[in-house]
Amino acid sequence: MPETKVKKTEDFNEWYNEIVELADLCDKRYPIKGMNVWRPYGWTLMSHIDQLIRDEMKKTNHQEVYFPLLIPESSFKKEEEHIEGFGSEVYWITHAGVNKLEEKWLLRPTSETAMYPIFSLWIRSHADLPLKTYQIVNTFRYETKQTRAFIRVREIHFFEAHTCHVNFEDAEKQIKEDKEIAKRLFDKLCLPFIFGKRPEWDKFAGADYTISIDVLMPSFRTLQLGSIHQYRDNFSKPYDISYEAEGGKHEFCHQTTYGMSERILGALIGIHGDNKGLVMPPEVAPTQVVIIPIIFKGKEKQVLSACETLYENLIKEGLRVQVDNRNITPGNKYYTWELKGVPIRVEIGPKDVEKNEIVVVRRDTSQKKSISNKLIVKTINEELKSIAKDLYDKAKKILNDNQHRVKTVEEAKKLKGIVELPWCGKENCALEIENILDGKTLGEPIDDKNCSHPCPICGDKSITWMRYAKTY
RNA sequence: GGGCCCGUGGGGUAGCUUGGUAUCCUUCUACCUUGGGGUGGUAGUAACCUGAGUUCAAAUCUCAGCGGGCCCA
Repeated sequence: MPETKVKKTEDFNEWYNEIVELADLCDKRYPIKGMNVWRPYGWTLMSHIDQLIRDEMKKTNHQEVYFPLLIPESSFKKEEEHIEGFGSEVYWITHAGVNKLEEKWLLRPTSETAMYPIFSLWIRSHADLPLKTYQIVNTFRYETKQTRAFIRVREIHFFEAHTCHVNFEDAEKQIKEDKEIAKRLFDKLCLPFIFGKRPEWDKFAGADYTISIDVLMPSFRTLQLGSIHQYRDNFSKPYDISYEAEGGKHEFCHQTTYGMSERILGALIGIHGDNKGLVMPPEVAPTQVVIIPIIFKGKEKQVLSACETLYENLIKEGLRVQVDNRNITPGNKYYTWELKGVPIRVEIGPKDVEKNEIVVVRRDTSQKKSISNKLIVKTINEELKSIAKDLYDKAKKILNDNQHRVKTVEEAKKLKGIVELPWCGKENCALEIENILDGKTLGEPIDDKNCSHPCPICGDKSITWMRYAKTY
């Protein structure tokens, strides 16, 4: 059984590096650090993820927009914390041709400062609210740390929703909706995750508070897949995003944002993949069913026509199907499609044609069975559902098994994954725990956070549980 | 931010210590053969990261840059 050279459980990081190139997701040979080429298979996968996001946006009445890549320095500099947060990692444009620009421009690291001067023009009255927009664009951050395909990059494939509301309460409703979106989306991707409220010192630059969406990778490090921010009027004041309320008074908007990136793909690779390659959830798999004709001399016609018939029937069901007609041996084809994570493989050979049967093989379990022609469409639909459920359950178990709630640092030190410890609310205590555990503060749970135990560092009364983990 | 390792056909490598003709596997192209887990064969394409230095001569030695990987803050 051929497998990756590096085993997932032995050296996850190496395995990940190997798999992203083997499976044709990206080409890391582009000569700028952290800027990889999206290859067709990887890009198709990402488009499918984007499509799920677009579906959610449509369902929740967000409208897609596209703002320019370049932001003038003056727009960028209006909100102080934001500049502090991103200042050290923006790319500047200083020249056009041979001439130096009068005002520098920057490549968006995120689009608040591009959008908000325009939002200020768009929004005049309460009738213009809520304004719910989003865009899926590339953003740029000059990463100095180690880059890693899809996980830490300099050109980010970024989804960002930006909303404006009449007041704080309405913005809070948006955040509630955002959380529901996350649940539905990550369910389809078979990715169990946790919400956490980021600590004050680690929230988004300019936000009032930040909710993060984290998953646990097989390396026992967490990977942040998304963040939801409550801005209150922190941006609307410097950017003058105000409206005329019903009584005629002028008020500042309250804003929220929601961000996600290709890290979702990184999580899919890492969490579902195995030593044979990717395992893609049916919802996003570029090919959901691959049909492999088993050809013998003299019987090509019957086999190929059976494949064609099945192909037509599955296409009618709305499935993404492909017949692999390449002139190579069947085993060779199996390896290809296993590497690419196609959920279901179907084999049709002369024996099957004779018996009016078809062989169906699951990617996740390698389980193989013969199905009569009559039941094939039904069976495949059921198997796809079952694969999705099993992928989720398997990942959920790993998350549960590696999420611990303990009272002392000593206990926490022995554990892998995510640990929750009582926290008194003081930054220093959390930072000390970070030091001892050699991890990062993830944030506090957003529910089930009551904690009656004392802070393990200073002994003061705790206000919540606080999560720690090694992170990407 | 600090430290360590690495860069040879598309991918993986040998060669570097002791400077002189670049090895093997795989992929790829063509043809034949085979076909229920990488069929076998024949022929072919294809490489020393960039720049500077040392030298009669550099993949090999020196320096710098760019790129990649790992570990620690």
